[in-house]
Amino acid sequence: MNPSLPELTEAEWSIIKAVWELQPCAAPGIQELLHPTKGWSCSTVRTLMDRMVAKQLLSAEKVRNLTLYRALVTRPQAQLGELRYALKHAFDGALKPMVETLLAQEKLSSVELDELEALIHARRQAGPAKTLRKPKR
Amino acid sequence: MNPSLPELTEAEWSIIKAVWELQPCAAPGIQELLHPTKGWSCSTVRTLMDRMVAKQLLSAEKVRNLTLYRALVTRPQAQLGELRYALKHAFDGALKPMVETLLAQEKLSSVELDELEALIHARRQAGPAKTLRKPKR
DNA sequence: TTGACAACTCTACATCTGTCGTGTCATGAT
DNA sequence: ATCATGACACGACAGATGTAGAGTTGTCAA
Repeated sequence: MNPSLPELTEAEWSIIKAVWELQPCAAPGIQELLHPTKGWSCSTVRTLMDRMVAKQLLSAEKVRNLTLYRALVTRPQAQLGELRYALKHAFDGALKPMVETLLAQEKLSSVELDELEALIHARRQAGPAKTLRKPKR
Repeated sequence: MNPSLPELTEAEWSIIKAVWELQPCAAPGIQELLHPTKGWSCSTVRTLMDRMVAKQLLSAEKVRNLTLYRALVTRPQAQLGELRYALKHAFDGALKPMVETLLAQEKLSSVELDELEALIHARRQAGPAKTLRKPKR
């Protein structure tokens, strides 16, 4: 019930983003979609995808002569997994320094600052988070 | 010019955090410091550290029968590197969704929300739009 | 001088990642 | 029935990562 948040490699990120876009889809479709940017061969794409099935990042279903893949993790789950990794290792779990670093280093328009502020207000409205999840690893 | 931010593995994070704490320091000191949490042998620690020297994450200087190591990347550099990785792969470079995800999922006290808000205000003060912060005065 | 001991070097090895190539198999057109 | 073709399975291989044992060497004390 507590789906341990995934951790994706660079290549896996490329694949899963394509899958989110096309799913349910077969490997050749993904290969075509990624070819311009990645230049991966069919074999490469398939190997990556099959390994992702083994890792439970994707599901595979055989239909006639095709294998249809679907994402088993949602985009928010994957995103959160990535963030948690950074939060845990780079910031020892402390959120504030993380945001601080972002604000200090990234170029932000004042519009973006407004947006962030609005997010905080909205968050305050929503009350304290009740999502209690303990990180697995 | 972007001083190519580093990207650390999990083990490397452990090492470099210890180095930041003890530097300049020799391998045995790091091993001792990390032993309680990691349980790594001397060999393991040394191998990791030497690989990090090869990657220019640490420097090594021989002094008598000791090898003194120092970090070649600062904590903020490493932190930013980690954040950029997440930002680039998980959020396609868009900061707002990243913060949004954080706010939505992490447990935040209202005190923390205040702090974040303060950070934004401070950021706004620090310079409009994309002014790269340069210590004024 | 010698030897204990700590520190260091070398090598090893399993797994994971990135990247294919080659051989096989089913399906639809001859 | 035959065969081209696209889709798939299998295996391979180099480089990165995690982990460590075994041998070598330099230093200080006896």
